[in-house]
Amino acid sequence: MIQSNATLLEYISKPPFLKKWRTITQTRYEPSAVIIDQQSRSNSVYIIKRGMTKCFLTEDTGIDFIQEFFGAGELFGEVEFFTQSTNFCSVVTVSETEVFKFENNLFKSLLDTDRQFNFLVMQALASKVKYKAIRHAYNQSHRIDDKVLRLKKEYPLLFDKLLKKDIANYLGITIRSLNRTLNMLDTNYTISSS
Amino acid sequence: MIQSNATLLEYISKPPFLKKWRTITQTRYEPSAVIIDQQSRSNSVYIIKRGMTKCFLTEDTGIDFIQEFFGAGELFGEVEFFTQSTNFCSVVTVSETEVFKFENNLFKSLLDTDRQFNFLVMQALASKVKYKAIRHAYNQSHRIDDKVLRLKKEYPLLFDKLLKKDIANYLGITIRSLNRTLNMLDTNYTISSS
DNA sequence: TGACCTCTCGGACAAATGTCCTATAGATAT
DNA sequence: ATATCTATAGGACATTTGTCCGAGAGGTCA
Repeated sequence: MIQSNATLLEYISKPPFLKKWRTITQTRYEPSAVIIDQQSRSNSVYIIKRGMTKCFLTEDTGIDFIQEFFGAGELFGEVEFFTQSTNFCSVVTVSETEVFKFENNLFKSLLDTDRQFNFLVMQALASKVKYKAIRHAYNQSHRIDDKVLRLKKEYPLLFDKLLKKDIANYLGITIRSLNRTLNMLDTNYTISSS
Repeated sequence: MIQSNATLLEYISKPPFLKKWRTITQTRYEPSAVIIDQQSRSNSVYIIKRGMTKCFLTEDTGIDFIQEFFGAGELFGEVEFFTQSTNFCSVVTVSETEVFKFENNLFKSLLDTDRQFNFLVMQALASKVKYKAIRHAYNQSHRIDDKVLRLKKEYPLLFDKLLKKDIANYLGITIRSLNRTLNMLDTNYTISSS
């Protein structure tokens, strides 16, 4: 749900790295700011310093599907860098967010010269593949009740912080279905605990 | 649907690479052979030389969800290597398959010493992230008809080569729904073309 | 041959999910 | 104050999808 990467963030925040690469830009965004926009082209790779963003893909049907929410340490824009393609999803801030911004050439030279950074990026990519595989399998083989229930258990606070629309878009369902399920879960809980 | 990676396969098959690393094992598997098994631990990374495998994840519900079919050049087992975890999915041959097998330590030293190999692996990971993101978004926001129709258009031959069960597991639907949809598509086609 | 698999196919029904609509509350602008 | 916009909420209905069956075709083994 909220992906983060403490190891990567710590590494690039520490003196040896940060001192050596003074040219790394840090940028701050207000809530609802568009950092990268689907269909346009970015020429930078980002790592979140603090805050939260949502990463989503707009379908031809007009529906947004939220891939992940990104928290501290998450890397993004790297897929476009490696595949040398235009952005295939959008990244928009949910709360106020600060990022490290690596221009493509800088990112490339970091990968080539800093072996540990190189490995941390590989690990970040691998964990995304794993996370996505597990989530897709789960989503395809469980009903909405299961999905909502699991989300409520794992991130109880999230339902207060996010719009219903975002939660529905993350789960790949309609708001109507989300509401119906939430009602049902409440009813069941009341009955079984009374 | 069928993921492949010609660039990677070509690189590791060429003389400079293959001569230098004579210790790379090549193994051949019969159809339906289990190369890596969910829940157990593998200590190798693989690249497919020829043939086809399916990569799937078995859910707690007992349902298999097929992540991808792997063709020539596809890399697998690398996610477990980077995340240092047990296998999170199974890879089973569909047809007779031959693979290059890199023991973990060898793979690690290849990443460290061969810059081009290192970059090709990164690209392979990035393209998996991208592919998975697009597929999940599509699956969540389209109905079964759309999914089946697209699959038939993109891989018309596949319906003859694979079991119905595998196709259903790839699409995340039941065989019954798949059959119903295929019938409907046939009927529509006959009506509209007569 | 007969028993036993596995794969395929589709009817009948039930359950899950989406679509369409109306209503309310709060925020904002004119 | 009024209009307007957005988010929330849920009723009524239609559609989509899954579940549960039984049946047939072909393969294998004793």
